[in-house]
Amino acid sequence: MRFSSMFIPTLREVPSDVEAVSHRLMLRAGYVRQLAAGLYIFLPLGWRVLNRINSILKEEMEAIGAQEISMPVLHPAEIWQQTGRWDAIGDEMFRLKDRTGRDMCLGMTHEEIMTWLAAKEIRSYRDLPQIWYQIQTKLRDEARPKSGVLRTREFLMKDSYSFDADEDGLERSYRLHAEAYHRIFKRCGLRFYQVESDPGMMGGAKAHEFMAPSPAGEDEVVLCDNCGYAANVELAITVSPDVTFEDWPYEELHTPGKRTVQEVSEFLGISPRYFIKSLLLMAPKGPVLALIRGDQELHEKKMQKIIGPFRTAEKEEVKKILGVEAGFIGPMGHNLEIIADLNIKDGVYISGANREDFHVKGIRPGIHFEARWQDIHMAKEGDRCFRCGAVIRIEQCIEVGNIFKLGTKYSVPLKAFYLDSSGMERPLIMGSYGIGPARIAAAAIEQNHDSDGIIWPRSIAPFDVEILPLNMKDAKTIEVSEHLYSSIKEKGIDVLIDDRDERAGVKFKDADLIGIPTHIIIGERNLKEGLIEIKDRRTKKAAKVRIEEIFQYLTVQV
RNA sequence: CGGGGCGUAGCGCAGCCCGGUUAGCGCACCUGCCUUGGGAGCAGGGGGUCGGUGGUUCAAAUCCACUCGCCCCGACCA
Repeated sequence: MRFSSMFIPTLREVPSDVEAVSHRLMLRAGYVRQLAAGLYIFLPLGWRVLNRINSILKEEMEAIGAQEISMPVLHPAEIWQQTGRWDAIGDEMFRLKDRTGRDMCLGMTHEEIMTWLAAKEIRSYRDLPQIWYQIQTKLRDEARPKSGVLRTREFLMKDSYSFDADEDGLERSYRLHAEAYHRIFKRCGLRFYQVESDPGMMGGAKAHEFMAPSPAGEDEVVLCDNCGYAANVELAITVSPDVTFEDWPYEELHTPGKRTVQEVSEFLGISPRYFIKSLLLMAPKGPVLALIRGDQELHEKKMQKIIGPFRTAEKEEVKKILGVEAGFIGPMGHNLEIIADLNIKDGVYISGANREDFHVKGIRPGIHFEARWQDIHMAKEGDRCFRCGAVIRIEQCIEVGNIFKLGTKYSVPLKAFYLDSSGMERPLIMGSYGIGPARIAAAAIEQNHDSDGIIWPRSIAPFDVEILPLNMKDAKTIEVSEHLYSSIKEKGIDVLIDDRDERAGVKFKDADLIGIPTHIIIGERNLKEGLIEIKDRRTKKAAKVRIEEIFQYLTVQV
């Protein structure tokens, strides 16, 4: 392609409120433009990148026997009502009515529609297994679109769905996807982790996310470099660093006006890790007392999974329900449900005395109070792996893909049954698997850029090579450039030639910004000696080579 | 949905507090000259319902009310 006839609107400046690196560079380098909040236009360069990613997706999907199909974006409400998600999903679903007043919605995912098709067409175990996939538009009315292309209201998704006769079959389809995903992200040049994740609204038993580390990511992942444990913080289990407990006798301490763990800890000169923090939560089934170690925080999502949506109690409610002033609550002697974090199951602690201005030292869990033991604290840096005891670390990540074991969550309500070899009717066992191509592109930029611009992994770059004729007024430069351009093209290499009548500086800056991996620089000076330059975008190293030898270098590099 | 910020030329911004010439700057764009290895220089030029509506005032980009949009933090997130 010729730069002069391709629409590549590069920008010197970008609005100051654009934060994410990938967002800024995609705008500056002319890959995307924003239409409205969470709605993006992919310009020629951006679309080329997506297409290259999509062909990798297709190759790897076909390789595990997945078959590409295409589903409508517009869905009738009834199918979503049958699985209960019409009501379970809130404002995130775009809803509308057709001219006859029939409820419709725009597809945010396709479990329902895929299962509908399977229910209609799959009869026998002989039809199984099936894996169907599509690369198609999804619409979600996000509460807060952000970070450019990373969280949008309309986006492309590779979504696949597996239908198996039994759990073993699902296990196989799930594993095939996990392996394909590893190959995909590797081929796309990403650094990534496969982590355990919360199935959430998708339902089902087990799920994993594929996470590309980047400060622009919205997710936090707990990683153990020692044993390989990796999980989203939403469900990661960690153990607090070892603590040696004192054999304190049970005694009340006068702590006038000291309410928070921080205050009492400073007052007594004892570390917060020897404290039990008591939080009164108002849950649907009534008040619950949550106990957390003094140096840790309650993980609201983990807690919500146990007791449902809750809020913390007001000061007056604390007094009314527990008969204690907030700040002096202790775990002892209450007549309500107590859920305590597993980390405080052993030890000797300090907590409120259930009496104003007093705390108690020497509290022994299991002796002085009983509780339901659950993992409810937030994992944090410095915690230890619950499997092997090594210190874990936490990394910020972009979720580029996910895989879910759905089981029969959709097949039962949508009556997707088949007959097994003994003639018995059984529900299809399903899995669903997603990848966001635009997130791969953004993550690739997040992980591969420098102060001058994007550095594309070769596999997903919009072009393999860019030719930079520095002086378009020099006949020899043009002759050599044009000759190279056509012969490179003939070899099937995607090449862009910057044939604009611009100064050398402009071409260099734009080339670095756009981030095509290999640059061929054609300047008058070198040309006099029959030389041209081949330069690597990542290392910025350039080599002078004889014009006729260029292909030896290209075949190595491309 | 809660908190904060911002809407002025294609893009990036100043002006607004403290109302009053013809609304300004940089980039981009057009013409000419010049220049061609890291976003050149000189000269000339075009381009604005100051997000919208209503109000206050002799007078509104500027003050007030409402409204729409966008960004950031949080909640939420198949």
